[in-house]
Amino acid sequence: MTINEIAEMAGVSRATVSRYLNQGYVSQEKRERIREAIEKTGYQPSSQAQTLRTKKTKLVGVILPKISSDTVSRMVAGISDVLSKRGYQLLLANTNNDTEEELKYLNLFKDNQVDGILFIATIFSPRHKKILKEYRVPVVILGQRLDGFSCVYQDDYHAAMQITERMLKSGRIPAYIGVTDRDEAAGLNRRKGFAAALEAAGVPLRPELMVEGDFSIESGQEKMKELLAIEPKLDCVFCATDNVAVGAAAYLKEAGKSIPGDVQIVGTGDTPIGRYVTPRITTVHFFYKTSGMEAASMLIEQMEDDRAVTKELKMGFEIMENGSTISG
Amino acid sequence: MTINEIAEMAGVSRATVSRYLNQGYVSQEKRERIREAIEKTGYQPSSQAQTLRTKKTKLVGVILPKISSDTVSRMVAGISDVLSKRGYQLLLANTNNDTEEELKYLNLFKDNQVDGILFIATIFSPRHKKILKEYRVPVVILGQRLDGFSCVYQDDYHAAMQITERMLKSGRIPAYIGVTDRDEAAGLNRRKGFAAALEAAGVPLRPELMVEGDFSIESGQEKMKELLAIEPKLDCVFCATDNVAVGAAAYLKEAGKSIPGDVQIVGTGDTPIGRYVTPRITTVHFFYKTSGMEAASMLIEQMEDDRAVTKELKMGFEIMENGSTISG
DNA sequence: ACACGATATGAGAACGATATCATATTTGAA
DNA sequence: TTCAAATATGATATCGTTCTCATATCGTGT
Repeated sequence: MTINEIAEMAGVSRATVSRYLNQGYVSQEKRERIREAIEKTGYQPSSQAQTLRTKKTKLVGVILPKISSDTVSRMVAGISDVLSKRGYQLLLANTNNDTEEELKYLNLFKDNQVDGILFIATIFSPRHKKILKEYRVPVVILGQRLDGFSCVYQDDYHAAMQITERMLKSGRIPAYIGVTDRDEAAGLNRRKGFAAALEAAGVPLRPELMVEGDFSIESGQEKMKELLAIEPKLDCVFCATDNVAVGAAAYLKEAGKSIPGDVQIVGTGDTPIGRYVTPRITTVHFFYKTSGMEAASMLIEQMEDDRAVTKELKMGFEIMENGSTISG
Repeated sequence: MTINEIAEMAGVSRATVSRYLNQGYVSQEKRERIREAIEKTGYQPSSQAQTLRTKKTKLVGVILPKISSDTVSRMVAGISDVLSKRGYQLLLANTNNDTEEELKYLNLFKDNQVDGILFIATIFSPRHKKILKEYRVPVVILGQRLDGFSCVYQDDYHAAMQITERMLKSGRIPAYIGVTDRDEAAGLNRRKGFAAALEAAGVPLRPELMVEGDFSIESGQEKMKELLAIEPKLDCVFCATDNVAVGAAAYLKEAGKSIPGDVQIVGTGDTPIGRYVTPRITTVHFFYKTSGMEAASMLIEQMEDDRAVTKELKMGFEIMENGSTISG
């Protein structure tokens, strides 16, 4: 089915059918005949031909590090809801946390192909920045802040600070299991928030009790073991993610420590896995799905209004203790 | 940048550039000049124009019920790996478990737009079947079996049967928390497997101890409460998913029961959340990511070879007890 | 020397839509 | 009544590719 066949069936020119489809002037009479023809045939315009002419693909590229992660998939759920409501479709690029893959997709989407990009980022290299600078379609970065770009991110610094403060109410010897500082959001900012809370509380920061792992449960177990070997008397641990916290808790139990009696554990992210270990992990709830929705809305604004200016959106959070909100 | 500009820079016709890009006859000399021009300009062919001409979009539509689910996102990770390796891109449609949304996307993708569909299905209505029958592009169904269609699914029946057998080694009064039979895989087949194991073991099946919930943790808690009210002496429970099992376990603990001392709990799916509750849930490991990869490969075969015949692939499983494999 | 297949090239049509332009016809305000 | 604006329509060009076809050159076996 093409627009030509519809035009013929309805006895009008193809230009009129096009006008019908794009709210131009069409008389009641022809409008009705066209409607009928389309209904009968189930005609759908070829999006490729439309794109070729209009340069609008109605496609949004979503580049992400790992789809099978609770955090990321919640963001994508939010993104998907907003995009589909606004008539956009979602082109998914799963990079498996591989920089080369990220750059590959960033390049692939560069010229044509998509009207805009949502980039769920972890670590920015100079090459990322270079490509992003040259971009012709709007980009919104999700999960990290980057100067000069529209972005939506979590308030990692204050979240880490507040939950650490809370932990220090009864903790005396704090430890820290984090991730690389190259991940500004989850690494650097959380670490700084942790350090700020210690300073404010007048608790000495012992660098040997701050270790770096990755985002996995296994990493939490392993690093907890290291920490406990260094300082058997530590009595509270901040973990950069809930996964890590679950791993750390698992090791402590194994080592015969009671939680939170002997050692307090706090996490970040409020992921489902943290919600059903016993005792329940004290954590920070981030609004991942909402941030996905916000980022998508922001992108749509930029795609549809070329005067739209870049924006930064820092999302709030909630401290969760034993399953309920303590503070915002 | 268009093919015309490249042609001009290289001093050849646009047909020659096209041949260069599609491995036709081009002399060494011109080949070199074209390569240079492309390199200098960073030219990338417009995929829309290509599609318009060739009718190949190199796009695969993936329709799924809920991206923020461990099971589904693992399948998508597998799908994504295979597709991107073979030069396809992934158009994601998240239906939020809404039949109308499923049908909407099934219709949207019908005519043009994608070269093939991967449909991660839960419940088939007659309308689904009607649309699928009329499909012109290849479809592979993931997670369910459907007569006459290519599909990849788990061996839910035997998985449920074997894990139930295991549970009955020490269990005497079994209960069952499942999901609707309209979900053939997770509902009907697991229920039948459970029933078959009871029959084989000569344990009477008490219909009042078989209840139906949904896939959530909350549902597990609630249904466990109901069951315990009906039969306080029940000593083992089969749960159709790990989420449900975690919920059931949480309620039992609350009710002062010890696991597995007083009541054994088994789940299905080996999801991360089941791996870190204490005691660890006995469950069935399904190869979700692998099944996504298999489904994607199957679809590619069907898209690229029109003589390809429909196939069914039933995936194996492993029983996991305390974190290690017991049987296959 | 000839013929034939392989190699090499470009002109022009086609894919299915929208945009531009020219041209009627109908309104409605002065 | 008149004339400009609003409404209505179709012919034709165009988007950036690939495909078909016509044509030319080259190598090689007879």
